[in-house]
Amino acid sequence: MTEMSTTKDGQPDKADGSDRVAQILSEAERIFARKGYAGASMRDIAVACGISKALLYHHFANKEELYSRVTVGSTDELYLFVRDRVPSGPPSAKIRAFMVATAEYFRRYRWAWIASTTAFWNDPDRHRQKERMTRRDRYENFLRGLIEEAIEAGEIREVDVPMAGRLILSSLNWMHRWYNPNKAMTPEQIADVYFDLVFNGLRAGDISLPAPPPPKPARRKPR
Amino acid sequence: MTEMSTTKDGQPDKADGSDRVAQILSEAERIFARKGYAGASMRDIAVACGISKALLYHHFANKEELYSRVTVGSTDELYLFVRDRVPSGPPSAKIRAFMVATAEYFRRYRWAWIASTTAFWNDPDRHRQKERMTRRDRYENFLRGLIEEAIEAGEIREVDVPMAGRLILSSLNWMHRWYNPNKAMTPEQIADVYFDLVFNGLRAGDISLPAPPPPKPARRKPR
DNA sequence: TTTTTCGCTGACCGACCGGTCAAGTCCGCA
DNA sequence: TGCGGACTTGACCGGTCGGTCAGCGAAAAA
Repeated sequence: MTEMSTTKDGQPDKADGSDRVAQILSEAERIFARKGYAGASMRDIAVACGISKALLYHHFANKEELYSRVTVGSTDELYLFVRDRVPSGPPSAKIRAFMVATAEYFRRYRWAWIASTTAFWNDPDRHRQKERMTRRDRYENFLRGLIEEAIEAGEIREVDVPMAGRLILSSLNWMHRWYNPNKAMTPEQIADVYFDLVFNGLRAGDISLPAPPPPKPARRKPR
Repeated sequence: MTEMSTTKDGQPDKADGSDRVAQILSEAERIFARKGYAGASMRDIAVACGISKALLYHHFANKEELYSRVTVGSTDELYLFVRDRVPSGPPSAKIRAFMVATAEYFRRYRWAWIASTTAFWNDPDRHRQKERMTRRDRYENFLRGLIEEAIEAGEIREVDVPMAGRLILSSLNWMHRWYNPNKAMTPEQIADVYFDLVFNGLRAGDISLPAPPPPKPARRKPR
C-alpha cells in the first residue's frame, strides 16, 4: 500500500524511494503517537529515520501532509479491514467479529491507531479533521447497522442504538491507554471479554445458556 | 468571565493575587484541553487572560507547573468528588452513583477533565505523570472495590473485575470526544444509559424490571 | 510624608521550530 | 563517455517558543 510514483514499471530493483517513504511513515507513526502533532518535530522524525530533515521534505510536502498520511490513511483502512472480517451469520456474532477485528487492527497497526485517535483535538487543519471524521463516521455507522440488525432479529433488546455503539467503541478506543503488549491478554482476547460483558451484562442470575425463569425482586427503589 | 484590570471585584483589598491565579487556571484549562500541552503556548494563555506573559511567570514557576496545577489538581479532586457522592445501599446502586457522579464532575469541570485525560501521553514530566497515575489508580481501585462488593452481594456475575472496571471507565472517559453540551442529553443521563447497558446487557429476553427508568431517549430511527 | 511591597509590564534572550535551497552523489541509459 | 533525474545533504531563514529581568505605579506600612 501507499506506493507512490518514482517507478511506474514496477521493477523491484529500484525500490529505494518507496522504502524510504515506508520507513518515514513507520517512524512518524510512533513519534506522532507518543508526542502528538504539536509535540513531534520534523527533526525528531528525521533523526529517528537516520536521515536529514531536508529529505523529509523531499518525500512529503510538509508536516501536515505527513501527519495526514499517517492518520487519515489508518482511519480509512480501519473500516475496510473490519468490514472484510465481519462474516455472515447471526447479528450478535457480527458485532463480536466487529469488535475482535477492531482489536486485531489495533494490535497490528498500534502506533498509527494511537496517532489517529489522539489526532482528534490536536489537528490544526479543519479540513483534514472533517475528512477523518467522515471516514470515522462510516466505521461507526457500520456498527450501528449491525446493532439495528441484531435488534430486528430479536437477539438484543431495543436499546438506544447510538449509545450502544458508543459504549462498544469507547471500550475499544480506550484500550491503548492501558494495554500492555507484554502482558498475557491479546487485544483480540480483550475485545472478546468486552463483548461478553456488554452483551450479557454484569447482572447476576441470567446466564445465557439456561433459561432464567425465576423473577427477581426489585433491588432499586422506583421513583 | 471575570474582566478585571485593577481589582474592585467584591473586595477592594488584596483579592487580586488569588483571583488572578483562578483566572489563569481557568483559561489554561481551556487552552490545554483544546491544544494539548505542546500545542498550547504561554503566550496563548497570557493573551486569553488579557495579561502579559511575564505575569504568568510571576504566579507560576514555569509551563509545567501550570500544567500540573490543572491536571493533577483535577484528577485528585475527581476521586474525592465521586467518593462523597456514592451512597450506602445496594452495591449496584453504588456503581451507578459512581458513574453518574463522574459524569457530573465531567459536566462541571469539563476543560480540566479533558486536559487531564489528554495529558496521559503528552506529559513530558515522568514524575508528574507517575503522580497523576497514582491518583488515578486510587479512583479506579475505588470502582473495582464496588464491583467486588456487588459480586459478593450476588448482584452481578463473577466477571473479571479489572476488565469490568475498564469497560465502565472507558465509556465515561471517552465521553468528551463526542459529547455536545448543546444537545439534549446531560452527562448524567448519558452515564445512566451506560449503566443500564452495562448492567443489564444488550441481550434480549431477560429484561429485569428494576432497570433505571429516568432517561427517555428517542428510540432508534426508522430506516 | 517616605518607604516598602507587590502585581504587573515591555523588551529581550537563546533555543528550537517548520521550511527552503543550492549543490553533491549515485545510477540507469544512450 | 556524457546526460538526466531521483536521492541526499549542510547551511541557512524568519518566526515562535519558554523563560528572564529591570523597572513602573499604586497601595500598604512606616
